[in-house]
Amino acid sequence: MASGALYQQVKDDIRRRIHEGQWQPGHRIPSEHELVAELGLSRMTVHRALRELAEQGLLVRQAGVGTFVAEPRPQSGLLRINSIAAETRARGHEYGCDVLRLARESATLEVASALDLDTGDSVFHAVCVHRENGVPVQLEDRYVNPAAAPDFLDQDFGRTGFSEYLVATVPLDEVEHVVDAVQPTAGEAELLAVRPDTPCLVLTRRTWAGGVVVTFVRCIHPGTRYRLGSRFRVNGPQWFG
Amino acid sequence: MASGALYQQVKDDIRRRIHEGQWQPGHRIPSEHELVAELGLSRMTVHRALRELAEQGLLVRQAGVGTFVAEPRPQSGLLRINSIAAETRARGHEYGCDVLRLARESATLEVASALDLDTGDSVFHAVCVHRENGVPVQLEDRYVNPAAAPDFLDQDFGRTGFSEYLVATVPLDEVEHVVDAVQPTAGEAELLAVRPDTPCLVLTRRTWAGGVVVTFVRCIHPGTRYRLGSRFRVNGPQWFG
DNA sequence: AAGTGGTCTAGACCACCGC
DNA sequence: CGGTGGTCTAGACCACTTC
Repeated sequence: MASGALYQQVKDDIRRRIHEGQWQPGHRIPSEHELVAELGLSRMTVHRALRELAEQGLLVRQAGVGTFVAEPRPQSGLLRINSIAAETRARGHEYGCDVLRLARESATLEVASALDLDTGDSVFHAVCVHRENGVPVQLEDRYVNPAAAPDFLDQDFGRTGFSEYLVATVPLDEVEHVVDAVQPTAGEAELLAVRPDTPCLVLTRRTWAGGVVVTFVRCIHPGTRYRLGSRFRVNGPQWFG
Repeated sequence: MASGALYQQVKDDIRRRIHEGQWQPGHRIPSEHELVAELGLSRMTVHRALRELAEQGLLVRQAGVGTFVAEPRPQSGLLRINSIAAETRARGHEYGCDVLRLARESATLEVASALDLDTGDSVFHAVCVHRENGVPVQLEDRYVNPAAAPDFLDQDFGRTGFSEYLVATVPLDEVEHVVDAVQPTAGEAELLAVRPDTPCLVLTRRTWAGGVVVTFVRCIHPGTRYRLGSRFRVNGPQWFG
């Protein structure tokens, strides 16, 4: 399949089964012994695959008991890709989304550069306003690499967002986040229904899958209605200076 | 020594040698074969230790060449605690810091709550403006838990920042970041030498060590002169959404 | 007692690099 | 060519949980 390494293939295989829903969160997956028999590999190889998936948090292992698919973890904001729809509903509020644009375009220099394509290449462009109880909380301006999600334009984005579709469809490898504080343009201020001098938080994200840029999205939030957060464990010894 | 696992002991040993400066960045460390002979372990065990340290970024390995101590890594923004002084100097610019306050105070409700103390408890309060080539780039307003860093007030913060001191002194376990976009107060705008309508990025951070909150700090950056970024690998594709 | 994961060993083959 | 790291195997012992 992918990379020659056998443990890597085992990891990919297990990830795929979980991603496809064949193994749900909480499900107990076969033991190392069973996987050894099933796959015809040595136990060290299978063990390494499972250990690394557990380190990543995809699996939970307990000696003497078994290996289980982990529950989705509560992480927020800067370290994951949030579903603004789910967040809104989790607060018990009404979620709304106005799709303002959904079309194929030719990549400008900026977009081509961000998606690692050539100027003029065909890209998908999607714009929408997310609302919480009717109040705009995010203006999302997204470009999608057609090679990564060819059916993007054919989706019904009435209830599910652009992000949710991509996350569910493309197995992401890597994420880049950049955060800025800006004043909205006149057009942005109007769409967000805020005064033009309202400070806004801009989260710019790029995602990768298999070395290819999947999407490039700029999310503008009124600073007064949104914030980003994260909490994480410190990995290593402080290199931090 | 520490944890029973041999590969863990090897990791700790190598980390220690690097931390003590015995092996400097760029130094080539002994090969797996040599470490096997020196430590009397199997190659798999030594290999695992080296592989994990390389994954963590402490070592750089190249097949056919050797294993080297990594250079301090350029990571930025949301996933680590930055040294604004080091960043500034790395850009070849002059770094400056004006300490505006450094004193013991009684915790207000907000501060006590953030530090998990009681109102009125004694806390350290430190404020400074960071400058790049003389231009203010960050206003830092920090509270420190005396229990975590009792000698904080006695430090000479002429060249080293508050953050650098804490990071070097207290072994951090956990970090919380929250990002907002705000308009600065009149006083903040003056200290940052920006117009009062300049959108600003606020990074609020709390850190923990051994279950105790070490510090609570609010860093205000003019949005026009600063941004935060991070790039990270995705753990489990499935959960997002 | 049987099954689980955690670790460790002593070999092995390979691709790659530098000489 | 010899040295390096990357991987893999087929065993092994252990601590632990569950029955």
